[in-house]
Amino acid sequence: MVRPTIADIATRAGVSKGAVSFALNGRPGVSDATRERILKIAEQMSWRPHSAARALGASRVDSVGMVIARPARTLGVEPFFAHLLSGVQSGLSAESISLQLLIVEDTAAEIEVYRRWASEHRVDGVILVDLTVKDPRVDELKALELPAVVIGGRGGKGALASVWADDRDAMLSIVEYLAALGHRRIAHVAGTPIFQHTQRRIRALRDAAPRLGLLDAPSLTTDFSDAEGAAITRKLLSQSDRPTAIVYDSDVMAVAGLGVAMEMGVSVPGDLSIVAFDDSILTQLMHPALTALSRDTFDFGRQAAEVLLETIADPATVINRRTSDPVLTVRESTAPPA
Amino acid sequence: MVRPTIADIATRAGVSKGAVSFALNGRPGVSDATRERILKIAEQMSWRPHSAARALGASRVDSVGMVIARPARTLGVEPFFAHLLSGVQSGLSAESISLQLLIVEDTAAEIEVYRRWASEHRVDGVILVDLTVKDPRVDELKALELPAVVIGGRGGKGALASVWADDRDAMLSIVEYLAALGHRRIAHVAGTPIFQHTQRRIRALRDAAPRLGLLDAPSLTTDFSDAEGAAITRKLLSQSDRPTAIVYDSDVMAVAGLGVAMEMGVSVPGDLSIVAFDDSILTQLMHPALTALSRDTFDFGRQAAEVLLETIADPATVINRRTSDPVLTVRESTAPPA
DNA sequence: TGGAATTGATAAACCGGTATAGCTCCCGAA
DNA sequence: TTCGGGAGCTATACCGGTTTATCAATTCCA
Repeated sequence: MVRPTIADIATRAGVSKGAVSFALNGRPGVSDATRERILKIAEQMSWRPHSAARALGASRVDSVGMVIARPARTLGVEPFFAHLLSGVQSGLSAESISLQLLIVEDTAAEIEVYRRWASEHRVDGVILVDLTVKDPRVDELKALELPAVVIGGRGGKGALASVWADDRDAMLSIVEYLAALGHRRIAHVAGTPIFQHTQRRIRALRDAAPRLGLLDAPSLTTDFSDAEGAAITRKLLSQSDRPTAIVYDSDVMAVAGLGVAMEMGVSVPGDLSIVAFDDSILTQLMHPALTALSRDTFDFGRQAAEVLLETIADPATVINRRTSDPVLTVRESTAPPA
Repeated sequence: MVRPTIADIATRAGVSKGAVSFALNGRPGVSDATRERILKIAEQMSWRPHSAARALGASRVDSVGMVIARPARTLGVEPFFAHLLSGVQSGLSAESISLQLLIVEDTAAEIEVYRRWASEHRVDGVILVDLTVKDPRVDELKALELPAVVIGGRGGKGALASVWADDRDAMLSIVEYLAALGHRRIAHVAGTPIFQHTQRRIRALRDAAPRLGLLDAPSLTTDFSDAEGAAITRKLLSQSDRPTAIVYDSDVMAVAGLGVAMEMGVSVPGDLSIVAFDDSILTQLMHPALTALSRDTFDFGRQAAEVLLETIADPATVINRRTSDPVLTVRESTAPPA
């Protein structure tokens, strides 16, 4: 049995194609009785719209895209993307819009993908992650007139729509907690400085340091890898006036740091408190389990999808939506300093 | 500047739409000179095919789909999917075919997605993962006449195309290594028995046990979660004749098991050897680092993409391709028994 | 040298929907 | 009685490609 088209339905119902189209899309132009009849026949023949045909007439393809520009090996360890994806999809599924996912090596390749998608009409809009300082993707997407929403980090004035969490507040909640425990030497093992969120976290710590009476609060940047996380930790713990607490920008680095501490005979949380700026099953698998900042990543994705759909519907208004604040989940890796 | 269509190119070149189509698709019907001229103009106008229009005429959409039916929280910890995805994409990108990814809760939802995709012509084919015993998806896909390739596990006779690694050999390489070290009490913390690969691993161990002179080689099934992995480990290590080596079906469970061992004062690898049936950064972050079975997941995905494209091109011939064998990466968690 | 085969191109149909102009019928108001 | 207008529907153009039937001009071969 071949797939039925609206022409088949029209024949069966004894009406024109146009009438069927009106009925199926709930637009005026047919009587309620006829509409009812057509819908019933469509149901019986299990008709489904042909996505390409629909995309050709109207100019929407009911599909959005997401490109992640990271080498594959650093992906995946983080549940972040899996949760984000699920969230995005739950936001899209309501409208039965599909998602195209692409993992590429770098930003240049990512921009290439946007160009292709735009010119081939493959997506109605895209979701951006990992916004960097002076991100070239923003201008490119504006030039392509491709609706987009940025996850994490306001785009700035006249920029793209966005969904963001307050990194500044998040960092404050961590260091204020550590300061309240009595820590005065806090180090921050940060990610790459090209990411806007890294910058915001670094600035937040620097600004808060004097107020909290911190003696020392260095932020050391890395490439987010476990290797660099471990190396920096080794350096920090070798200093004569070593920190009593370290904040890591990712859970993987925090775990690597914990390993270094154990290897150097530094007890956690006795001699050193550890906080991860991102939560996952990883932090819970450790002994001691790591205190971590938990974000509702699923909801993050869901809201991004919603904002994107609104942006596609009305490209003129730029939405900047702030999501729920992350909360600090205290586990076993933090305690007052010795 | 609006996007150019082949009609625009035709006008500029002073030929018909048909001629342009022939030229752009490298089919006979135009002279080399004309073809050259048309291609140059298309290049100048930076023409790209409108994917929907192409999909409507021909019956291919240059897009394949992949549905992962797992609750989001158990996803993502494993680099497995990230690597697999990258591999699939590298296999697809050569033909510039795009990938639709969907994460759903269960198999029922997954089948729903296949039905929708098939009826809406959204994909040319799909890639299946996590094949279960008597998997309902196989029959469904055959009924929908949707080309598909199964990753991991031959589909059996008259079934779908597949790309698979030899789980049996892999399990053997692990237990033979452990037996050679002198272990005679080996336990296997397996995944869910509904997965075919779980079954194959269990059987491989059971069959090999007598030959290797193993005193005891129980396989205990779990739901792949860290919680159950930990619980089973606790039980195993509490026995009077506890195993001297444990093989875990996933890296997450192996890490959880390592945590339990440390918590119970069982030294690894002194009193207990641990092997993970899957490698990732997780196993390397641990102290001791875990001995694990490494598979070339990227290549796995790449080959799956290739096989799928061949299946789409010629649905009649069913390909069953065996990939490279996994290798055992020995690290610090295995040693001769005390 | 004449008819057949080949080459290079065109015009038009087609894919499955959406959008729109227009037609018919009926009701109500001037 | 006529005209206006809306409801309900049809016919048709259109979206941007692919494909097929057709045709003229040229080449080939007996």
